[in-house]
This record gives sequence, structure tokens and C-alpha cells, in this order.
Amino acid sequence: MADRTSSSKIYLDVVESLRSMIEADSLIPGDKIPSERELSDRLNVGRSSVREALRALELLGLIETRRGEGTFIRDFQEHKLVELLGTFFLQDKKVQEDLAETKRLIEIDCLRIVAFFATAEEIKQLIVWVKDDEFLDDDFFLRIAILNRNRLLERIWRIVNSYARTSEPVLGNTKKEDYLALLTYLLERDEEKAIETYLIRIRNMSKDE
Amino acid sequence: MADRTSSSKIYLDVVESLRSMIEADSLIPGDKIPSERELSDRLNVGRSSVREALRALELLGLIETRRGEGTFIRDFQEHKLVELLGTFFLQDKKVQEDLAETKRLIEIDCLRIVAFFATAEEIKQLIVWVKDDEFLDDDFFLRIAILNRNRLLERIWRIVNSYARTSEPVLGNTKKEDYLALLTYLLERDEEKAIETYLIRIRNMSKDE
DNA sequence: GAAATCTAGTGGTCAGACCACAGCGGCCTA
DNA sequence: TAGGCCGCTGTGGTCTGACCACTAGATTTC
Repeated sequence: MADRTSSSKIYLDVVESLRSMIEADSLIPGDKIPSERELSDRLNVGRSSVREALRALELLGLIETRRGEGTFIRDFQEHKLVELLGTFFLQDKKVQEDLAETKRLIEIDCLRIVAFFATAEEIKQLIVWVKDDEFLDDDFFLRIAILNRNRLLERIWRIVNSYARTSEPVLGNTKKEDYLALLTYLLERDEEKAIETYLIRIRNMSKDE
Repeated sequence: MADRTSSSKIYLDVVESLRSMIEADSLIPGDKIPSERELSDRLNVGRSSVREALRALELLGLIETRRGEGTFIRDFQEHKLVELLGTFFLQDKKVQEDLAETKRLIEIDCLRIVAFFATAEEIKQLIVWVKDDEFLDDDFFLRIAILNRNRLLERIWRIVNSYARTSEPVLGNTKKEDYLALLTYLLERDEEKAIETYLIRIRNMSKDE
């Protein structure tokens, strides 16, 4: 691999090589990739360079390494990069507002989808849960997000929520009745009312401060 | 730093140490962080471990290194992780559907916001642009996303769009009239009509296949 | 056949060695 | 004195070789 013309940093070339390798071999989450030493040989680079690439991908959550076993492609549904970025810098005021707004938008989108596609059974289960358990607002919307069946949107919600949470602690605990009202509207497939209920709740929460 | 009780991997400890260091010293983008050798000394870990941490953060776009100069905190508005993730694996069928759906939802959210908050002037500029220039569908919604003023939502759109694009090339070039109709509704603050126009366009695009 | 053991392979880490490059200061020359 | 040259020092970039810790599978032993 002397033909390293593109980037100046070897570890980036290794990342790229891995990418093509995965693509070429159609590797999927759970599959094993060659060992560090073998990659080092095959690509004609030092093992340390290979490791830099692997560690970077690991922090991104794209691969997973198990000592004594090897390195594996990961189910990248959950990136740990979330927590990482989340705990890094988020002092900016504007960012906070954007976070809150985006979170609201996504939650509303989720509500819409759930109102449309969730089965009555699923919603009823949620109702039971609300009645029986203690929970935080986050938990509630996590379940809504999961119900929406769109894994990506759920993931985005998780990310945004995680960001948002690191900034200001969850305030205002909505009353159970409100959640139940919302769920009831969902059960009746009344999208409009459900969202309205949601918005009222938002308004109450900000009043609480 | 023998008190490395938490994680088993040193490079993760280094990442954490850097995080606290940045926080403690209130470092901001552009600031220089200690050299690899100094970190290696201060934290009592090998330089290679320090490098693994730094390379990971670099791939995340959080820091920037300049040979002969040092390592600097980066303006993290644009993470290169986007392109990276985008080009990685996305063969799964379900993921594709989720992508498309999420993209639609976000675009609709953006339209809603724009219908509410964008100035007439901004929308008129867009109209002029649509009339005068050639562009792709992506370009159009990129501008919408930017208009919405929510940097986070814009970024999410960019990410989702970038994912989506790597999978299937943008098909169907909507006619200019459709874009203009949509913009006109936005100008009139007619959220409903605008979204309706948007949805019709979606339907046409999938018919084109 | 089951349990204990050994062994090869893998990731985790370190130390030390070069190289390439940027910045700075001192020195020499015009 | 002004300008440019040169080399020193510090920094990131890379490689090598050496251990260690751990896993899984083969081997041996009972």
C-alpha cells in the first residue's frame, strides 16, 4: 500500500481501506474483521496506525473489540458518540433553544406516526404502564419513540434527548392524567387532539420554571 | 494515573481526561491542547495510548492536529463523522425506508417552521433562485433547512439526507412550477397547502420509478 | 466421556527510535 | 542596519519489537 496518494495520514487510509473491505465482502454487524496484525501486514502499515484507525472507529461505535477474540462490526444502532458529544461543550444558548425545539418537533412527529400505525394493543399496554408505574417524562417519550417503529427517528430522538438532558435537568413532572389523556386520543386515532394535549403540556412545563 | 478504575481501555481514560481538562481550563475552539508527549507524561500512559485517543477525537471532528505545531480544539459545527457514517454500511432495507420517512418528516417540519418564521424577503429570494438557477431537489431542501434557523435541525437534515443519498441516487426532478407553488404557499403563510404540495411531489417522485 | 491443561492467536500497552515539518533565534552577508 | 540563511528545538506521524491479559479450541489426562 505504497499507493497512498490521497490523505497524508495513514490511519485515515486504513479507515478507508476498512470501509472498502467491508463493502467488498458485504460484511454485516456481528462479522469479524481481520486482526490488527493481519491488517498491518496486508496494508503494509505499522500496527499502531491500524490501531489508531480501529480506536477511532470504535469510539464512533462502528466496531467493537473483544480482547482475545478480535474486532467485530457493530450493530450501529446506538452510537456512543452521543454521550461523548453530549458531555462535551454545550454552553451556547442558541444551541439549547434549537435542541428544545427539535426535540419537540420530533416528539410530535412520533405522535403522528403512532396515531397512525400503532396497534390498539400497543397503546393499551402503554396506558397500563402509565397507570401502574412511576416514570419520568423521558421514559414516556422513549416509549412513544419506540412505538413509532422507525428506528432512525427513534435514534435521533435519543440523541437529541440525551443532548438536551445534559444541559438542563428534566423539570416539571407532568401529571399522569395528562399522559393518559394523550394516550386516549392516540387510541382514538385523533392526531390533532393528541398533539394539542402535547403542546399544552409543553406550555405548562415552561410555566413551572 | 494509576487510579484508572473505570474503563479498561486506557485510551478512553485519556479521552475522559481531555474532556475534563478542556472543561477545567475553559478551552474553546482554536485553543491548543498539550502535546502528545506531555499528555503521555502527565497521565502516565504510553504515547501510543494518547495518540489513539487523539486520533479518535480527530475523526470525530473534535480536534485538529497540525504537524510541527500541535493539536487544537476545533470548531465543531461540522462533524466529518457525517460523511463517514454515510458511506459506511447501509444495505439494510428497513434502514432505507426509515431514512426516507425521516427525511420526509424533517422536511415537513422545516416547511412548518419556515411558513411561520421566515421573512417574506427570504422566501422571495428563494423564488428568484428557483426561477433563475438549475438545481437538484437536495439543493432546494437544503435552502429550506437553512431558512428554518434551527441549526440543529438543519444538521440533522444534512445527515439524514447524506445517508439517504448514498443509497439511491436522487430520482425525479420535480418541475420548477411545483417548487414555485410550494414557495408561494409559504409566502402566504399557508402551511397546510404547502405541505400538501410537498406530499403530492413525494407521490409523483415515487411514481416515476 | 468429562475435566483439566496447554497453546496459538488476539487485543492492550509501552518504550524507543526515526522522520517531516513549523517556528524561533542567531548568525552572516550585503 | 536590513535581509536572508541555517540550525536547533518541539511537535505530530510512523514503525518496530517487546510484553501482558485474555479467549477459544486442541490436547491431554483422569
